[in-house]
Amino acid sequence: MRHVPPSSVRRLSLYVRSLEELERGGVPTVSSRELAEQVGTTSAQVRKDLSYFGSFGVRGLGYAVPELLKRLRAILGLDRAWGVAIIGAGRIGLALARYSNFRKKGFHVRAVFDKDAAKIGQPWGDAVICDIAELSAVIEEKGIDIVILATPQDATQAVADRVVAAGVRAILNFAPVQLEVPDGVEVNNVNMVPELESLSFGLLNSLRRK
Amino acid sequence: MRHVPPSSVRRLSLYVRSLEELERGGVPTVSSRELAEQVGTTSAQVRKDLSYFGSFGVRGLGYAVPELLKRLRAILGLDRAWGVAIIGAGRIGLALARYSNFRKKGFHVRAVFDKDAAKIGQPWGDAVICDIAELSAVIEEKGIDIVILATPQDATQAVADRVVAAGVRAILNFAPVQLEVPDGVEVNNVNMVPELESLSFGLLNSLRRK
DNA sequence: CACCCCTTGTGAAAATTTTCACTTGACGCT
DNA sequence: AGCGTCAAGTGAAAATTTTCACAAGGGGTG
Repeated sequence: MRHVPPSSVRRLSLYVRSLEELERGGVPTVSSRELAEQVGTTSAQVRKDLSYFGSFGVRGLGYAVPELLKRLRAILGLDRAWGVAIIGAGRIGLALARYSNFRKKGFHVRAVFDKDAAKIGQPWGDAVICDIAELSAVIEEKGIDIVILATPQDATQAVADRVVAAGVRAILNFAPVQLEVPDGVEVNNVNMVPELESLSFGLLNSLRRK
Repeated sequence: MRHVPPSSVRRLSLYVRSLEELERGGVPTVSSRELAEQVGTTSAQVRKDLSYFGSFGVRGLGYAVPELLKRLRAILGLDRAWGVAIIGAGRIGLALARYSNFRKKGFHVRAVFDKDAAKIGQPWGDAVICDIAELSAVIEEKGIDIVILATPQDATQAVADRVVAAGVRAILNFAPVQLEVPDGVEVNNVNMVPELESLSFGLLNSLRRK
């Protein structure tokens, strides 16, 4: 497998989403064109993305939906369960803890951490809100592979350091900070503010053009 | 102003965030190298991003923090107030409605919509949860520029259609669907699942390499 | 004022990602 | 079986984005 552009990997997720819908609808096969339409890209892009991982289709016919879905799930690691911990039991953290799409894809939220004594011990879904002091013990014990950071801005780097020290190598960061992590640890950021600001930038410019 | 890469625009947001911090700390000037460090990019990238909009720096010295901040805010449209509505008063919608970083940047959440009768009429921050039936009237009345969609997956396209019909031309979409909108309407997606899945992809591959 | 140290701004080069266009092969129909 | 249609797979080309590297200046110092 040669080098795969990160944007391709993200699109694979979108293909999975579409294929799940098609499978529910009992659609047996799908063409790159149809799939492209669903996720808002081009058929060439779909074929190229898939080609990084092999050939899954049948010429003249398209892709068998259940088959392709199975393959993509395996590629993305969705055919296994991942242990997830959420740090920060504020509004965003708790909303994420309950976000059902995660569990459906095999991401099991096994722990929610906070440092607020009032919250600690409260049950939350399957888990209980844990004291962040017990971070590394719980990470070990529950088999946490991925940590979601939903902490206040200024606490985030320190928490990330502890998470990394506990051996976690994948972080999904919702806090508006650029994390500093050692090599071998992957951080993906979910930045709401830049997305919003790029919209206001666009609005401003379309006004200006008139 | 020639064509600006979308990724540059998003980085401008990050620069603003860093500059705000520097300004709070009373730092008078900053070099492209320092700014780059803070947001996790390179000095050349910073200078190139800024160069799309003019020259704001002083050779040999760097950028005056308050000055650059002012300029970037103007570019991104952060020196004015934008009317924002959130549709969907579920956990994510409500978490966003309270997310203070939006307001700080001039994004004023003036309305929250839901279709659940039990929620309608409840006060939420400055606003009240409105019936989604009144969508277009409220959008008009409150001067809504940007709509944030935090609706259930299968309702989202229909809601988006109504939002567009009401004249809104900027949408921030949290629902896991690819929206179909006419030209002239900008949609930015916040996709948590693909970000998470790209982490599991990465973990899987680093395991495989060992 | 001349010199030196810095750092910007920017064309050009490199790298990356997307699109094109064509070859290959499968299926179904006559 | 032969033929026409359709769509995957894929090198090559195009477009986009990032990086490089250097000329152009500002500011402080002696």
